[in-house]
Amino acid sequence: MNSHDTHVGGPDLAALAALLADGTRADFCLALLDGRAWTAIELARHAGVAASTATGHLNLLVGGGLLTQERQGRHRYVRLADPDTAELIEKLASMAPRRADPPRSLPAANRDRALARARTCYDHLAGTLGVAITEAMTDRGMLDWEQGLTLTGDGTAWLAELGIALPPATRRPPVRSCLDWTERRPHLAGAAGAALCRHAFDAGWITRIGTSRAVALTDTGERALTDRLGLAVGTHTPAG
Amino acid sequence: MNSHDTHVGGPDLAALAALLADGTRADFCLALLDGRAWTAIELARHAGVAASTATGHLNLLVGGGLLTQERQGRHRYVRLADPDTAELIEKLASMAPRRADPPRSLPAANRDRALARARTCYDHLAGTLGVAITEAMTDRGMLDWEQGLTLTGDGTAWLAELGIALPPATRRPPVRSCLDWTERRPHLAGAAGAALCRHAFDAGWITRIGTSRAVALTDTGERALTDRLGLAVGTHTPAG
DNA sequence: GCGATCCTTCGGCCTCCACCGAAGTGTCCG
DNA sequence: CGGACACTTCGGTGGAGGCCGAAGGATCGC
Repeated sequence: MNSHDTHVGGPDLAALAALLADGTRADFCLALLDGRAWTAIELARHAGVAASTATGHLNLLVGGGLLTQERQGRHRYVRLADPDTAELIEKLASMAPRRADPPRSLPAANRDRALARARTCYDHLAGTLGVAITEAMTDRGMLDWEQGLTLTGDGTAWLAELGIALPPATRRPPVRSCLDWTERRPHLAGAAGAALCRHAFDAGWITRIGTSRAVALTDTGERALTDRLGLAVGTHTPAG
Repeated sequence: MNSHDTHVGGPDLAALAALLADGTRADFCLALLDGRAWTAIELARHAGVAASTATGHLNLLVGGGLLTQERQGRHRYVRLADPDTAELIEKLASMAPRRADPPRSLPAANRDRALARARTCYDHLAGTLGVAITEAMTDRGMLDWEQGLTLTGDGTAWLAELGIALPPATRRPPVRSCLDWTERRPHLAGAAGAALCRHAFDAGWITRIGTSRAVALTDTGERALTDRLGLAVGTHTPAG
């Protein structure tokens, strides 16, 4: 026996980490980081495992509180349990080593380029677009990074103009910085980031590309961002 | 084969999580969360494993970038690699399930009570004391939680009075909230939290209890906190 | 009702890895 | 120089857990 039981009542860090220490479960969580609900079979195919294997993993993840599920007919929908969980996975992803070298196919490369350009990160925007919006907001004095990330009066006003009212001080911070693992630069997350992303979908600024977590900036969106943020977005001619 | 290699170049979340998915390695990291350097044998005894086992674990943790080491004669000192790593472990600890029921010994209970009262959490103060200081600072308008945690002008001035100058905006936020896993309430972390903790040691407000991460509030410290924060600290008569 | 589809349970296989003790190296101290 | 101590390497053991396919529900659409 080793003396793990000396620390009874303390956090069982290993149990939580073990949930994410398997390649397949980690794949599931990274996929779910797009904030949407997936069915068991979608995840299984995505990770390349048998359905029975996926069932086992989902039971563990749901049991461990990382995912929540919802049954609809013969489908089992799962999603990340809450923003806190998404934050944990983001943090792990930002600190984790990269995978081995990329001897990749052309379609895969295209898919990845779309993903790097603009995508959802749980409930907010990431990728080049997410970073660009964040930096434009900073340049216009809507965000302040001096004393931790804060939303200025101008920022609150700008959001209000869009019809976005922030919820009153909950446990969740209104603005939070999230490290982008393709750009390696922070972008806007938290309640305000989520609200802004929701608005971007609702107003038709962005749309999903197929069923992936990648999003495309529409012409409407491009115009809106130019008008409202002075953002010159080169999304149609990727500079990479 | 499963298709983990479809995501070449993406973060290898599982590899990082696997480092923390073992009970012994998790024990090591939680112990190192006191911010100090431990020798291999101290950690081995703490976790109740053989020295050879500890060597293997430390190789993995150092190799994975979670710990840094320093050789001094026949000793191998290890510590957490950086504040980012400490933050990751804190986050995991705050979300992890508690261990099974506590059928504990009296000395262990005393040790835990001292730990709950006041301790270091990597480089800042936690426990009842850490939370109390944070709340007193909030009450006096030095901290603002409205738009994420920020240090107000009053807060900056108060720190300056103590001779604490914050480093100019680095990547590390000056103030950050850290969730306490005994109190379940946030306390002050980040650069300011670290500086305040350092000052508390230097000025003799607190001292280490033996070799643990628990600290005791000195009479000097109690007076200083009463004078400067209006804090009525009941540390000598624990109310629990 | 009848297939098709989604999911689950079960049994068996197989790999991975945490553990220890024994033996060896390097360092400190008397 | 010799003993004590900190650490490392190595081989062997045992348990945990990830994987699959086959078989059995449950649900949908026709």
